[in-house]
Amino acid sequence: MPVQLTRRELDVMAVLWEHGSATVADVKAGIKDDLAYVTVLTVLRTLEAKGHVRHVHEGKAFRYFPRTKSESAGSGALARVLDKMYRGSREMLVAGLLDDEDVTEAELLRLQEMIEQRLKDAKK
Amino acid sequence: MPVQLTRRELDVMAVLWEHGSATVADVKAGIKDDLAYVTVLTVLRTLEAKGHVRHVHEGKAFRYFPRTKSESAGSGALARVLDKMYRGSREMLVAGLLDDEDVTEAELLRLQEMIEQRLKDAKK
DNA sequence: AATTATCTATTACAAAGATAATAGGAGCGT
DNA sequence: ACGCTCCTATTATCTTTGTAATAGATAATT
Repeated sequence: MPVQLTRRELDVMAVLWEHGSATVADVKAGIKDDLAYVTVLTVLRTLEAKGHVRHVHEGKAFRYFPRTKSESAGSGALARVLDKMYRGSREMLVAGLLDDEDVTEAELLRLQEMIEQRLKDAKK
Repeated sequence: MPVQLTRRELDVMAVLWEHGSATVADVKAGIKDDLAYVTVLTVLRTLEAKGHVRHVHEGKAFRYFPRTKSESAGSGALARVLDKMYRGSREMLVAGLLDDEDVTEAELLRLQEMIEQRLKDAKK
């Protein structure tokens, strides 16, 4: 069961992931588009129904916590992009990523380091 | 205007990207789920309305061609995943990619090579 | 020319997604 | 206790997505 979020749900989850937890008002503030308070609440409720978030009482309000990890949603989304748009070629995908102009040298070096490490791990 | 495809539209585009062009029947055959012929046609028509494909006559049938490149759709989707799920951290995203068990050593080496090249290009 | 098979065009409809108005409940200040 | 304000709950509407039935067109075949 691959995690499958709609755009709006993703916007909301992104705020929760970023803050660790948030009230409805927090989420509303954290989303670019100016939605009605109840709209945000509705999205949170559907997310809760799907098991992606949970909430606790905090005064008269609710505080929401993510239950689904961003990596879970991420890997699912990545797999889809990889499969459909890059025909399974991770290299093409990475190439696309690095096409971005604002990739710094420092970042490239860290990526290099990461792959290096991965190679070592695989070795033994 | 970032390219924004629905799941089904993406399925269809994937077939077109893979084959370069395709008839409705081709697309239908190329999609895993067994959809009705007209269903596929409908999706193609909406894609055409959105400007993502065009068609030419071929006998009594139509042959469809992609107008949107897979990289365009890919970069858009990647940007979204990167932003929402990895909070803009390309490294985290790549890490997620490399988490996959079936990444071969050869692939890692090629990735290394690619980054190496990118570093050189940036240098001058 | 008539028949058949295969296409496209039109239209429909249900499900999901997105947004919000309205109503009701709880804490807080006075 | 009373009213004000901020929350959640319910319900609704509109749009998009997904899928397809049906109708009409065209080429192939007999």
